[in-house]
Amino acid sequence: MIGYRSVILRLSHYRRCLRQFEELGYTRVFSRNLGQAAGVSAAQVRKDFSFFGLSGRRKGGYIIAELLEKINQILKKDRIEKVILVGAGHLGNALIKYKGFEKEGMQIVAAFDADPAKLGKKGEVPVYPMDELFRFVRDYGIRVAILTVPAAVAQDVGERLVSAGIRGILNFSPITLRLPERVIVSYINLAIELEHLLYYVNESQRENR
Amino acid sequence: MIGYRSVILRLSHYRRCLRQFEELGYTRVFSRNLGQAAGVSAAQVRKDFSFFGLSGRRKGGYIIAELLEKINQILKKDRIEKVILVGAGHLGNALIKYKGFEKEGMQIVAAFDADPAKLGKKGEVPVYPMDELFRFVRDYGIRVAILTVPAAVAQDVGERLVSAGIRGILNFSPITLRLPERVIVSYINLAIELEHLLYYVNESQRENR
DNA sequence: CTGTTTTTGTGAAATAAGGTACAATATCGC
DNA sequence: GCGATATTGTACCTTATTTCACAAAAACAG
Ligand SMILES: NC(=O)c1ccc[n+]([C@@H]2O[C@H](COP(=O)([O-])OP(=O)(O)OC[C@H]3O[C@@H](n4cnc5c(N)ncnc54)[C@H](O)[C@@H]3O)[C@@H](O)[C@H]2O)c1
Ligand SMILES: NC(=O)c1ccc[n+]([C@@H]2O[C@H](COP(=O)([O-])OP(=O)(O)OC[C@H]3O[C@@H](n4cnc5c(N)ncnc54)[C@H](O)[C@@H]3O)[C@@H](O)[C@H]2O)c1
Repeated sequence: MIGYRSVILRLSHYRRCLRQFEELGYTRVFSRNLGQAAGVSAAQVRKDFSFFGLSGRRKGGYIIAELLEKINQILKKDRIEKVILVGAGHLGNALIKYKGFEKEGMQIVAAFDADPAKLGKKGEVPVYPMDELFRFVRDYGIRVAILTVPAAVAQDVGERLVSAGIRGILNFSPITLRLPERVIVSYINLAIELEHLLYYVNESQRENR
Repeated sequence: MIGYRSVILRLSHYRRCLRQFEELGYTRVFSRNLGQAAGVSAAQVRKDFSFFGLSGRRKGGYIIAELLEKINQILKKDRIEKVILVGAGHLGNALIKYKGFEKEGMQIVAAFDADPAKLGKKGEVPVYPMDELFRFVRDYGIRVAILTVPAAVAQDVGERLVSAGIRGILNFSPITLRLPERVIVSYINLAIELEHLLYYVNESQRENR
């Protein structure tokens, strides 16, 4: 059997590109074009689709609407997923204000912060004190939280999230969380992403000398 | 030969953890502890280090200062790297305000935006009109830019960055940039990261039923 | 209707990444 | 100084992921 994790990630990228194509009025797409748009090879696209039983027509390419329907099924994007955000600071605010999540079937429905000065409405999203976290998560059946608090308190807040019932955390603070295995944590470390890019820029410049 | 890309990325993580340990007063570290802090296995740590000729002492672990020196050498972190940011909107602003980059040897020295209302100082970082981009990049020898403009103009702005001399771009807008091969582009797509996390949360819940 | 072109679907090969196990060796307690 | 113990360094194995290459099918042109 084929590896799995990486394909799933690419499906999200394909989905985004396919919707773009659809908006532009296209109804069919070739593996080569989709690959280019998503930043992968054509063979990769075909193999990924074949893995999930998505088929096109030789010489005719794939039908976008079909692909999208099947991908949405695989990724279980049948409804808007409600998530919360904890830490309504600089980064948290940017995320709260971002309109792009809803287009992708996700919505930040509330934020939480320990600082009373941060409470109130941020655009459309209410910011509640931390006390409310537990009840909110339970009442609305929230499963996923975005964590944008300072590193020093991230472990602590992470634990509170878990005890409130959160099952998945998108963590922006630059530390590794120690949480029960059942909780799924994704990390986005922007400093390291930048550092990594810098490394390859240095590298490529050394090559060309 | 061992894979390469992934090791380099992990070095950055090790570096961050080692500095944390150092701050806490430790001078030595075991592969197991470092692995735990960085979120990888102990064997992985040892293998990575051995690949770069970093050695410890059997039973005595690794000396943190030594590791850091060598890692800094490998990652060429011998000076503060100056980068610029284009698109001083919600997300751009959060990044501009972030103090954490400097601690990691990187600095956003200026931002650029097409909207006159955004110009001026954002904290310590000046925001210039787009006209100034070319000159600034040339005069200060800037090599890397963070791109936080709306998706609709990202390709366009990306091209301008390249023609100004930029060699690496950290792109937050949800599109694949078509740029000359010599330019290195890293992508951070927050919506897809969140979607991906949601997928695995769904998955794990289905398993436990 | 036939030959040509294009594009899919996939087996096989290549590459990358990660895990296991254990010998080698340093340290420690006594 | 010596046996017990802990930890590294690495050879080997397993799995995951990607690329290559090409036959098969569909579409098209004439
Ligand atoms: N801003 C960025 O661009 C950026 C870049 C990389 C990483 N990060 C990371 O993201 C996180 C947030 O960064 P930021 O710049 O938004 O910081 P920030 O200080 O602006 O925001 C942090 C927010 O968390 C709140 N908070 C503090 N303690 C809390 C607690 N115990 N419970 C709930 N809320 C609490 C604060 O009130 C504040 O509103 C940090 O971990 C930072 O390292 C941020
Ligand atoms: N805000 C988020 O949390 C978030 C999340 C995911 C992705 N993104 C992506 O990041 C990018 C920025 O998002 P944002 O929320 O900060 O948007 P924003 O609208 O707040 O900021 C965009 C900024 O770019 C500037 N700009 C527009 N056209 C420009 C041009 N041609 N040249 C230079 N500057 C120009 C605008 O004046 C504005 O200041 C978008 O591509 C968005 O899809 C943002």
